[in-house]
Amino acid sequence: MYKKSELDFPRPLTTVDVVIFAIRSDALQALLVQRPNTEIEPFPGAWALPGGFVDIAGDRDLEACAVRKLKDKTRVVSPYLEQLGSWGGAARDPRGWSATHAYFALLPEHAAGGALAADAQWFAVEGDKVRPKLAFDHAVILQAAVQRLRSKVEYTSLPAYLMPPEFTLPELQRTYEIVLDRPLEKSAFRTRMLAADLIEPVAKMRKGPNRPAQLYRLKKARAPVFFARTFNPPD
Amino acid sequence: MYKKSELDFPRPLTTVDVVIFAIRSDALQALLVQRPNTEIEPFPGAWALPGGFVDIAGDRDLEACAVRKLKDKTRVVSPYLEQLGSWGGAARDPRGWSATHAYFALLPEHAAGGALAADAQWFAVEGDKVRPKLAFDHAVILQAAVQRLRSKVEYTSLPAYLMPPEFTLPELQRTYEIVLDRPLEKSAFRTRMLAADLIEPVAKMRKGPNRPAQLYRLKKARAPVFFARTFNPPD
DNA sequence: TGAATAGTGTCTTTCAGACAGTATTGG
DNA sequence: CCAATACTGTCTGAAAGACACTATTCA
Repeated sequence: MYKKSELDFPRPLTTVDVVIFAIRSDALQALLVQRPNTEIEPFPGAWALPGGFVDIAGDRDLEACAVRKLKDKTRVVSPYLEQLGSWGGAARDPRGWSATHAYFALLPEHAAGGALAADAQWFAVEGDKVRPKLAFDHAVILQAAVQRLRSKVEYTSLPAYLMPPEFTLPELQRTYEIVLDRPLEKSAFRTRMLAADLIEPVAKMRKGPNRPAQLYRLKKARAPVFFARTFNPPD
Repeated sequence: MYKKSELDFPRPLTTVDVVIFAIRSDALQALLVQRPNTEIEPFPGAWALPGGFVDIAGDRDLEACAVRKLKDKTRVVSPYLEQLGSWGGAARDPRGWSATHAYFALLPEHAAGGALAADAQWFAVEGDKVRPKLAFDHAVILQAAVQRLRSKVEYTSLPAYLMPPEFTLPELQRTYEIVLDRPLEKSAFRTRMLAADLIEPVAKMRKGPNRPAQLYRLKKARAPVFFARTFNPPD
């Protein structure tokens, strides 16, 4: 095979971390896990992104590893999952040179209420941060994830993946507004969404104390749609 | 320190690869290197992206590693450099489970003509491929880089980084057209570029066998500009 | 009937698309 | 003068912004 000496040099630690988003309580939230409170681990007791070492025996590839970590914490099997980037260097982990492959996932509202792992908890995203101080460079990674999500929401249909299987147009618009943190025009929003050929009406209405709203669902196996313009570009 | 046994498990091989683009001979080209022709290396003699193992003693972080590899092959020190993503899995390298952190760089035309390393050579990008068969999964990475470049060119000022220090608007437009592989409207192009507050005129003209053109330069330390609409969205 | 929210229509603005027309050089 | 390319202006159409208006439910 290959000469052993060629490969016999120190390798970085390799991890995968996942930023998991959902809309809960009318706000954008992210799932964090608390690190074990033992001195043999760095950042004992601190909150961190769900993630950990790649298992080269068990994980076929990076994405499979991300899916595994997502499922460990949320029981959710196949939400929207996108690679975010990687962060690596000598200083980010006290145990040595390390590199993490970061992903971000969008959970539909109903899935985010399921059985969480004992050490996991949802936190509201405020601005592009979260209240607790995060371990490692996870605050930077979370910030990048929020910015990526916000910027893609400007011109894609990503928020559709944060919705339950059936939803109304006003509910979808509300989700856009929560993520973007600014109001959108109802009329332009409806026109764009219906023109995008992304959703289809189901033969049901959402009842309430007012005029019922048409229910829609995602057209099946639909990749995210890209719009030619952003929404109401601020300034 | 930390318990050794905690960290004493097999780690993936970790590499950094760089997709280096430039406009040469009126075409989009990418720099490739030929792998050594020895049997102790995988893919002997095949063309590959410039890159290699992270040196945890010498590289401060992933980006520094990418800069080093770029400089090794091109002598260029600080072009536009952006992270592209990471690819990792059990099957991509015959030497074992490996993960690469991929970057892409844009070289201005004049820098791309400089002294290359002996094993390096430019290849035209045709569609989203390159003529020779590439080692590892580098064809996939190159394809992702071309797609990312094309899609960002639709709504950003990235091609400005492919230009020499001084250039005319028709030259900039030609660069957009080469990357996008479709013609753009002169009038709309000029309006948008001048409105973007990205470039400024210098007190010189480009002479030719016809009407001279105003020379411009990038406004200093200008981050890429995002436009609210894409160019002439095809269909 | 009124409150509340769903959904539509209409006018304006902005900007790309198309393309004609003018400007300025060398030969 | 002509060829060639730089640059500007004008008309049109598509889609967003603003916002008024209608529709449909429950209480």
